[in-house]
Amino acid sequence: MSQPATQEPPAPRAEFAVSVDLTAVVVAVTDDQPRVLIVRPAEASTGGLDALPSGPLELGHRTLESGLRAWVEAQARAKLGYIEQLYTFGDRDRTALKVPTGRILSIGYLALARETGAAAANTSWQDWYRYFPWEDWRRGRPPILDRLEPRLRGWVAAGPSRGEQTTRKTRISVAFGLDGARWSEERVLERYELLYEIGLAAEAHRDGSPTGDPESDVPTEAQPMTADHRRILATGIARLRGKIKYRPVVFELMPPAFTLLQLQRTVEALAGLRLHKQNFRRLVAQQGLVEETGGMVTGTGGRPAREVRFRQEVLIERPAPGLRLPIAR
Amino acid sequence: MSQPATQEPPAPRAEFAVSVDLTAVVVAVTDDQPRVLIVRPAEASTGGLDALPSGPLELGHRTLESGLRAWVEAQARAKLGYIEQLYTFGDRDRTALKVPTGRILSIGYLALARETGAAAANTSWQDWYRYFPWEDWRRGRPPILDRLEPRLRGWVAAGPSRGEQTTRKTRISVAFGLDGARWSEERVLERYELLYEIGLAAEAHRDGSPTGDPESDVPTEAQPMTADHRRILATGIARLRGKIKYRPVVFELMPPAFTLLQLQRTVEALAGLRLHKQNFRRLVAQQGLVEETGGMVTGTGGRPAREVRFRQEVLIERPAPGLRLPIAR
DNA sequence: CTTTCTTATGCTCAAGATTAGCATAATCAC
DNA sequence: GTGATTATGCTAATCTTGAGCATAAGAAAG
Repeated sequence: MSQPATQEPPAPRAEFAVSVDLTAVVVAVTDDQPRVLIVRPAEASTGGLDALPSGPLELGHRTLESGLRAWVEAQARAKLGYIEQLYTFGDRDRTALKVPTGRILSIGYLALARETGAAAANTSWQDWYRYFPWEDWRRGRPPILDRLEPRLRGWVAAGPSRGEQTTRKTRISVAFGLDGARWSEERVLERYELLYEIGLAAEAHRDGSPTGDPESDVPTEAQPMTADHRRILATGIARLRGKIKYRPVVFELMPPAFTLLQLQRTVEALAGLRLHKQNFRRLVAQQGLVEETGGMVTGTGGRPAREVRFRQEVLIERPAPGLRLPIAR
Repeated sequence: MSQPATQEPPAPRAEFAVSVDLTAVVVAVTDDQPRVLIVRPAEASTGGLDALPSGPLELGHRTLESGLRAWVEAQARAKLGYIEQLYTFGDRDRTALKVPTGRILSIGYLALARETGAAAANTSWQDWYRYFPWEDWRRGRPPILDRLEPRLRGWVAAGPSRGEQTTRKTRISVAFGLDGARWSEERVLERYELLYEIGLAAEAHRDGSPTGDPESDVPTEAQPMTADHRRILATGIARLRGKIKYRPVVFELMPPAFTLLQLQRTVEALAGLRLHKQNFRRLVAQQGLVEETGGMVTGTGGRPAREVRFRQEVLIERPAPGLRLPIAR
């Protein structure tokens, strides 16, 4: 196993520089579009690439979460609601910035917010499908997949052995819903990691990936991000898509009162799928997730809708109150 | 974004020592008992308390996971199978070891293994319910809950305001399945955190918790652990209990061939619940999780059982192959 | 070798939850 | 008003689940 040359176990540890970045995927849904808070400094530090709000962990931060909150609220001038830790990334070679004598860890967080009018200077809200265009199936199978699929198949065929080819085939089928497998909206990270591995994510070339062909990228279609931020974003989307099914987190993204269609559109925006309207409503109703405010909302382009609000009591009543996805096929 | 120490702003960060510990919850199930790999050095470093295997992140570790693997395999002389990251803990005040000029992060991992005959010196496998006796409902409601419940109620009553009392009451009901709420086997961490907060976990006093009464602990019944290890273990148990429902991870804990009852007992050990036998078998069968090896196992104390093995193909066929828990009531 | 215990398996019934639609009610844009 | 659009109510057919009954096949005790 690896030991620093100087060490005698179990004792004095070899110190080297570790810096810890707290990085946030801040999500809001506006106009039926899922959006992430993006910091785009013109600085060289990100190579002009889009970045997630982040900042170093400091001594003054009592908890990791409070540190994150401080950074994001300073950068975005927005108050965060729900926050959860996603994952800690620390691969030595997965960022352009190689530090031979130290190490960078990024602790990723997911935060849910409601988009307020004015984002702070040099921050903006961006549609998250800008970074993952293959993830939006709301208007059917995304066309970009037609361009990706042959590349994936090429990678399968390029496998060094029969066995490896089979493994690769299974991987792309499961991840991208090919060869009869069903598209699974939660496999966001798996898909991104696969594209990175194959060399179809711009970041892989920047990091000096051995595989893939730099020119044959899909950069103009899918926006890359700085450092490992796109990976963190993928993790956040995946987590959120999973979580809405068994925790009432969507309501953190809704205004205090809303209609069932608005709720459905928000869920659809997050999941990247169309849902069956009547079944969605029945689900919401029978789970007791909402209660009527008594108001009606007109101007929806049709019959006026009942206005509802989140019903706090479900939290006590149900072990896993969430929105199963009655997918419209 | 992260910057190496030598680089100039945009934000010259206050440098301070961060050391990163990789800590593993290594789980095996033997004799229908869920067990964790424990390191118990007689050293002062842990105050003689039980500890999870862990070690500092080092420069030589290419990825966090490979670093963890190296440490655990060195300490336990055991090969790890499945590994997943759990959570990164970094609260400044949640450990006895206060470092005024620095900070300790623990990155917790869950690993699944099969217990091999000989554990390495000063490591051992311990029943995880030793640390969480209230989590084992296989023989009915654990008696320790009768002693805990009045303490929980006392904490509710001690709330400073009506509102706070209501909040507290909801919290204990949901977490511990009181007042009509159902016991949820996944809320392991929530329960531990609550006990810590109330001052019913020995670690809270060690860390200098403001609440609670040191003598009135339950230390002889529930074993504490060093640093934040019990918190990490709780996180691991919770994650595993959730994961078996939608990923075929239990099979990592089973021998290559086994009977359905063995499988059921393993799941029960993990979940801390008794399951309905016939329904459990129907579930396993209809999901296509196992296939017959052709062999029969006699000597089970009854009719011989068919021997089965895990069926790899489910991974491709089903989006979420796992063992829903048909609880026996 | 018979009885009794224990585990393995097959099956069934009823209650609930889901899938996929049909049909009708209100507004909105012209 | 007409047609388009959205809101809601309802239903039939399937599936899934929770709870058990009943039978089969070894093991242990006598």
